[in-house]
Amino acid sequence: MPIHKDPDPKGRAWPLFLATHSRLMERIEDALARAKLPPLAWYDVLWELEKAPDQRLRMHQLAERIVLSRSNLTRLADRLEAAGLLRREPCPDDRRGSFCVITQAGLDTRKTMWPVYGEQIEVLFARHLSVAEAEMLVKVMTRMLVVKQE
Amino acid sequence: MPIHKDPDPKGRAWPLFLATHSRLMERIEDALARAKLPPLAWYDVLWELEKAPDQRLRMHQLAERIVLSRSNLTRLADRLEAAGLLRREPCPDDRRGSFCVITQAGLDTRKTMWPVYGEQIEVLFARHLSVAEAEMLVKVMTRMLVVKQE
DNA sequence: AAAATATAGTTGCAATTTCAACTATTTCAT
DNA sequence: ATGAAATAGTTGAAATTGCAACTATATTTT
Repeated sequence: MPIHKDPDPKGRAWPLFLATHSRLMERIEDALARAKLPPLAWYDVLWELEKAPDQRLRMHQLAERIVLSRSNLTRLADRLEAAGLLRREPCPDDRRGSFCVITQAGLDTRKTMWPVYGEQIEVLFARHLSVAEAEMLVKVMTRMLVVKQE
Repeated sequence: MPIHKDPDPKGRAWPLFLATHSRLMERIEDALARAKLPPLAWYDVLWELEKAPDQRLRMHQLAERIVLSRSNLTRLADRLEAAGLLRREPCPDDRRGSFCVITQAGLDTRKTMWPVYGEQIEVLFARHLSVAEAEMLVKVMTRMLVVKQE
């Protein structure tokens, strides 16, 4: 059985990368919505806070970890705070800034979201990867993330 | 030189995938904006139309190719049309529908955007892939895209 | 051939995102 | 120490997105 080599795998990889991302996100958001759960962005915030030392992060740390503009994060945090999933606390060292601290309700919500989210990751993504492929993906994407602007 | 295997490459791959996508999109949009060019979504639409037979597509075909909700696409097309980059034409076979047809200005704009966009793809993405890695990426992502809902 | 159902695309409205401007500190360079 | 520049975070206003409802036409069922 002859193998037909793709004449330009690099040229095809990028559009596929974009399409895959859109499609997977669409499905994940849909699964969360069907389960009456908050959107993925909320999960990201909650999870970063839960992992963080003292379960708290400054706004800018959070913004950089979840790759979100500052103003965007301010309002995302507003919504999470309004829902009681986090609270803001003044920062003693720097009176300009504040911490976001995850609340018990936030921990609970994150835990409730995980089975739904995790199942989608498995079905849509992980299932299609061998361990070797996953390792290669990690290597490749790590390289891409390291690139400095300009 | 000992190799330290990642204990859980699959678990790391997904968050990295999300982060890589955000970061790369951010950089690309930024590069386009700095060059006073339209956003990436416009490029996608123009390129799909340019490639299409007769340089035209029905709204639903376009929506499915660029992975965008219908209503979202209606308004994206409105903007492109307002900018003179495409025009709508009634569909003779189906009086509910219409075609989007790319205009000469649309072809020109797509061509102007490409060097900027293409350079970012190279610098941020393609440069970090060997041919073998690109081939693997294509294989893996193709699998993921084939998954049927439910 | 009528009624029921499905598909194409648009639109109102509310939610979210973006951009630029703004306040309040903090840090740096004289 | 003082003024200039940088950083933290928020906010108003405009642009974009998403959801649900809606119009119009096509297709299927009886």
